[in-house]
Amino acid sequence: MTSNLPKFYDERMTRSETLERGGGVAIWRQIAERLRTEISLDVWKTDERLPSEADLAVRFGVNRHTVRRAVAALAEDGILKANQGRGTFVAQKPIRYPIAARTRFSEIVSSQDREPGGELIAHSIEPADDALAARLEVAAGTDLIRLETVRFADDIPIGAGINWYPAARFPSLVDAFARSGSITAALRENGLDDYRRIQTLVSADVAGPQDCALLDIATGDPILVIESINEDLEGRTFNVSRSRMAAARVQLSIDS
Amino acid sequence: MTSNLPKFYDERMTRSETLERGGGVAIWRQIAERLRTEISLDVWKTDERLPSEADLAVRFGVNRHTVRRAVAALAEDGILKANQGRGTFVAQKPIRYPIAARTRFSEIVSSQDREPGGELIAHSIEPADDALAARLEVAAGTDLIRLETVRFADDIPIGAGINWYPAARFPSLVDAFARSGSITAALRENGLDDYRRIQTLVSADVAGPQDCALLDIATGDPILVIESINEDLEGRTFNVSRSRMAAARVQLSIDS
DNA sequence: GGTAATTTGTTCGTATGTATC
DNA sequence: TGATACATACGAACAAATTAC
Repeated sequence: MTSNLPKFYDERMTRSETLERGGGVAIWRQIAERLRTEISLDVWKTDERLPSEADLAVRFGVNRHTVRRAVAALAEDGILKANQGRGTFVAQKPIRYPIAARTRFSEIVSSQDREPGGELIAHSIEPADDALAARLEVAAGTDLIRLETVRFADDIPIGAGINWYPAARFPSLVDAFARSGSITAALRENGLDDYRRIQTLVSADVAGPQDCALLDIATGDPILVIESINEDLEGRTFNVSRSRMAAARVQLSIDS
Repeated sequence: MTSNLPKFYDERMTRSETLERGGGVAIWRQIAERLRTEISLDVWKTDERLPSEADLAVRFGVNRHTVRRAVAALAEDGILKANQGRGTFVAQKPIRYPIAARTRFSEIVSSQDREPGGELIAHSIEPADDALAARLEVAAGTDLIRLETVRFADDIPIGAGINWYPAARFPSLVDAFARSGSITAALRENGLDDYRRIQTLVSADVAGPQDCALLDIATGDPILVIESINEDLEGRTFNVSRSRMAAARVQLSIDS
């Protein structure tokens, strides 16, 4: 196989194709992850044809059945599109997601010529526990709106999140979000025209069953875990949120 | 079993403890990842005792052996420490890693009372390809120093990275880094006293064999992939780096 | 100090899933 | 397709260390 990678990426990708057995991750899944990463790094570009299963089997040093299972998993995720007779092709590039004081999901997605969307998964009123109360600067036990959402770009789920807001301040928030699918719009309906993200914590995880169901990905896929705190222009914290984003579909960027 | 989780996390954590079978990721690994995430989110604090293996087995609906396998994996990573008769304790928390204009590995680690270190893995001179040349604002083909490093906190590997620098500008960079183990110190020896990180890209991946070897983690563990661009005080870009950090050992934070 | 309860550590056996050939 | 080797997961029982009373 001749590599058509830019050297920049080539080095790290081709260094070693060894796969680990007995590490708790099936071989077919390791191969799927490797291909997924290469696709998200543009090693295989959109609409480019992947090598044949036989070639991939040689590359990874495994049985062809094992490669077939990996490819099937990625095809099921919509990452690969199988066109009968022509081959297997790559689907979609990740969204660039800038983290800044003014981070708005809808605006970010729109600016990249994709259609933003949001779906209400669940909502409830719950009393603030100590951790949440401290972050939101309210008394423990204060009623909070708990809003669980999934956000989309072109109907592809990007991230699932839980948002907490002081209930007293945003009486019609849930309704407004359910109608508009936009947090920004829902907050505006509740009298909050502008706000700032003051802190963001980022970690990584691998997908569990809940992530799979909400984000339409597979168990073991990498996930970006993002916790953010937002405050209004008077400096009062009004929101804490935690979201889990499919790493293959977003690329965080931080300018400083 | 009465839960001793703060409610904040309890809700989200206990909503569905269902683990997926046959998805290519062993159940013990799924449990290990879930515990790892909880620990990094401070659900379990340093030196706090985890619920007994029997209780965790009930919580996850699995056999105690399966929990033991998960705990063993985390213990091997130095995250948990199990004592016969006493219980299992949280040994090491992730480093909080603020992303800002002035981000220095050594300073971040030192400020958290851990000992920073760096090891030179490989180095070479290579011509800039188009992607690198554009980022570094040099002509394609310009000689670059390619510096591969692993960085430590208390001798625990935190991240492995590749750094590119214009070769002409930093004649003794490799030498200086090999001696000091600090990029900041090596740059200072080459006449660059101060610099700013202007952009950071963040994604997630799962560990491959190379990550396992360099970072002493297991295949399938979550990885934070971080690409950063640094410029000097005159606004000239002088460095591009890509590093892969063990997600269990760092928690990125961005203030805006 | 003595004893019971708790908790991790170990060893059987059995059934199922994964990967190769 | 079937045979084989190995990893995964469960169940029961018991040993060893620690803690609580």
